[in-house]
Formats: sequence, C-alpha cells, structure tokens
Amino acid sequence: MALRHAVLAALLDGESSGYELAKTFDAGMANFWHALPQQLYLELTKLEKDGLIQGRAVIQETRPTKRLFSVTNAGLAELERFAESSAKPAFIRDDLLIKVRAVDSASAKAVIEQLEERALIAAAKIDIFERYMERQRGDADEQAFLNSGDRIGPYLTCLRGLRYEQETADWCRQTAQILRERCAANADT
Amino acid sequence: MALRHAVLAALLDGESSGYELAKTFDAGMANFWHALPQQLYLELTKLEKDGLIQGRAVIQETRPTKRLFSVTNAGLAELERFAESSAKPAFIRDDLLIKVRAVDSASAKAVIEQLEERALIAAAKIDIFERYMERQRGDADEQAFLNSGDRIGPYLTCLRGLRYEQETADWCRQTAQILRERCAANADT
DNA sequence: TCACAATACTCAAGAATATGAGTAATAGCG
DNA sequence: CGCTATTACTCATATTCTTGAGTATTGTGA
Repeated sequence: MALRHAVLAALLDGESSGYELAKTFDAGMANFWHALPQQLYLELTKLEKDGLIQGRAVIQETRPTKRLFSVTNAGLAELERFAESSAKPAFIRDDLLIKVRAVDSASAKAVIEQLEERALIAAAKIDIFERYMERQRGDADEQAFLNSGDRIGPYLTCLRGLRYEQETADWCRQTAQILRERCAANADT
Repeated sequence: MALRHAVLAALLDGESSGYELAKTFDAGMANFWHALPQQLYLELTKLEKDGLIQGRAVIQETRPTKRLFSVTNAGLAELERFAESSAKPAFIRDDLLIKVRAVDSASAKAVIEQLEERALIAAAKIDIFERYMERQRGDADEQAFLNSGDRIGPYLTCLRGLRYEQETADWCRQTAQILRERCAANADT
C-alpha cells in the first residue's frame, strides 16, 4: 500500500505528469522505492479517483497533451495519516547479496565481476546524489540548510541514499578484493 | 525468481526443515531478503519437485514428523547458473523513508518517534550480527578467517548487514535530532 | 528522407509476495 | 485440569509488481 504514498510524496516537490514522474521517480526516491512507468500511471489514476491528487490537462503545441498532477488537501491529510501509522519494517531485496552468500570457488569469478559492476553503479549514484544536495542547499552549509530550509525531507532521504551507496561501493570493492585473493591462493595450491 | 535462490543459499548452511528455515530465514539472510513461512513452505515444495533439493522425513517421538531438506547437485548447479546470470539492480522498500521524505511540521512528531524506534531495532540487529560473526570466525581474526575459512559467504553478507544497520541507526538518530531541533525552533516563534 | 529516439500514455496477463485462516499434536505452567 | 505456547505444516485468496505489447505524434541525426 505504500507506492501510493511514495507517489504522493514525490508530487510534494511540485506538480508532475506521469511521464515526468516515471523518469525522475527512481532517482528522486533515492534508493528506497522503485516502480515502472506502468505502475505509476496506474497509481496516479487511482489517486485521482480517490481525490488525493488532481490532474489538469496541459495542451502542448508540438507534443501530446499531458496531465499534470498535484496533491490535494485530502492527499496531504492522507500523508499525515500515513506518517502516524506504524511503519512496516523495511527490507532490501538484492540478488547480488544472495550470490555472495552462496559464493564458492566455482562461482567466485562471476560474483567478483558483478561486485565490481555494482561498485561502479553505486559510484554513479553517489555523484548524482551529491550534485542534487549541493543544488538544494545552495550557498548555505548543510547544518544551516537543515536547520532553516523548508521541505528538508528530500534532502534527508538523499543523505541516507548517499551513505547507503557509499557503503555499497566500499563493501563491494572490499568483498571483490577478498574473493580475488582467495582465488589467487587457490590457484597456487 | 530469487526467493528460490535465497532458499537454496540458506540450505547450503545445512539441511533444514521448513519450520526451522522459517524461524531463521529473515535473520540469516541478514537484511537482504525476507519471506513469510507460507512462502518458504511453498518454495521448498517447488524446489523439491524440480529436484534442486531433496527432503527426508524425520519421525520424532514427541513432535510431529518433519522433513529436512538439503541441496542436491542439481541445486548447486542452479546456484552456479544464478551467480553467472546478470543481477537485477537491488532495491529497498522502506515506508519510513517515504515518511521522512514527506515530513512537515504536522507529521514531525510521529516521524521522530518512528525514527527512534527504528534506531533501536537496528541496534538489536547489530548485536545479533556481531555475535554471529564472532561465533563464525572463532579464534581467528577477521582477516585470517576471510582468507582461509571455507563458506565465507554468510560472513560477508552479514558484514554488509551489520554496516547497513549501523548506517541506519546513525542516520535515524541524526535525522530525529534535526527534526527535534526544528520542532523546538518552530515552537519558539 | 528515413529510420530512430523521445514524448505521453494504455491495456492485459502473468509472476511474485502477502494475508488470513486452518489442522493437529505435545509441552509446560499455575 | 485447563490454558497457552510450540512444533510442523497446508490451503486459498488477495494484493502488488513485472513483463510485454500497443497507440499516436513529433523531433533529430545520418
């Protein structure tokens, strides 16, 4: 039931069409939710039907007409209710971790490659998050921004995403290194 | 398609019944997969039908008969294939992060409480992981264990789970602190 | 100019996950 | 002696998420 709330939260940043949302959602939700365009369109339709968001059609000259959605007061109230409801424990689902958990000498090579690949992906995300955060806080330093900025939510969650990716990158590199050394030791014998 | 592989990986630690697996799965998978007992029983049934695990009935005197499952050679081969297949990018799904992202003065109080609660949960997990890791490496220090231990997969993923929970706890406490300060500043004006 | 990418969506079907309700026996506690 | 917890599972349904296939128009590079 929480994609619903993730979409509402995303629309707090300003009205958006389904298409725009689909492009920015994964990045904007900084690592703690993910959805395909089809799900987003569907969810937007439902949210509008329930009166939590409202859409307005924008007729464009050169592009198809789009519908921009924004959160209604009922939507804000729903987010309030959501905030007060008890949160389900979070969970990650990560194929790569399963591969590492099951790793043995036969699969080590493939796993090492994927760890390195993942470290690169994480590094790219770190860049994106850092740029976003710089832009958000502008001239102020972080502490000042967090004390006085309004709508600091996206910044706070981006901070979490940033650290998560830093940990991911570090762990992937270290784990790949350990597995490489074990492969080498194995080959010697 | 990966609960399947998570269960296979879990059974590498030794044969287990559905019931035992259900109790240890969430903890053992150290934060990167989660499943309810019903799903696990179902998956075990499918895995057995596909010949990737085999079960043997153990008749107990005072308890109902249980079935212990272990990974077959076909199961090991399937894990190999899985390791070589390209991994889907991981994703987290976390209600609490959505709440933080949408946080405003109205919802701050509820969100602070949940952040503090989450920090405690994370601390409890950290304890569990640390104890598991100590037990695993025994007398050896970590480096030595990782160099020479066999089946280091569970240790490596536990390490990741540990750091993840440490980050979670830190971030939750810091974020709660920031929100508290803003509440106080708000009340002053 | 011609294919290909981008904008802006929709619909249907399928796989994976979650929820709720049972069954049935024994163990331990007061 | 009755109550609840534990062991050990099963079945059915509901929700959620993913996948694949479309539609229709416009902008852009070779």
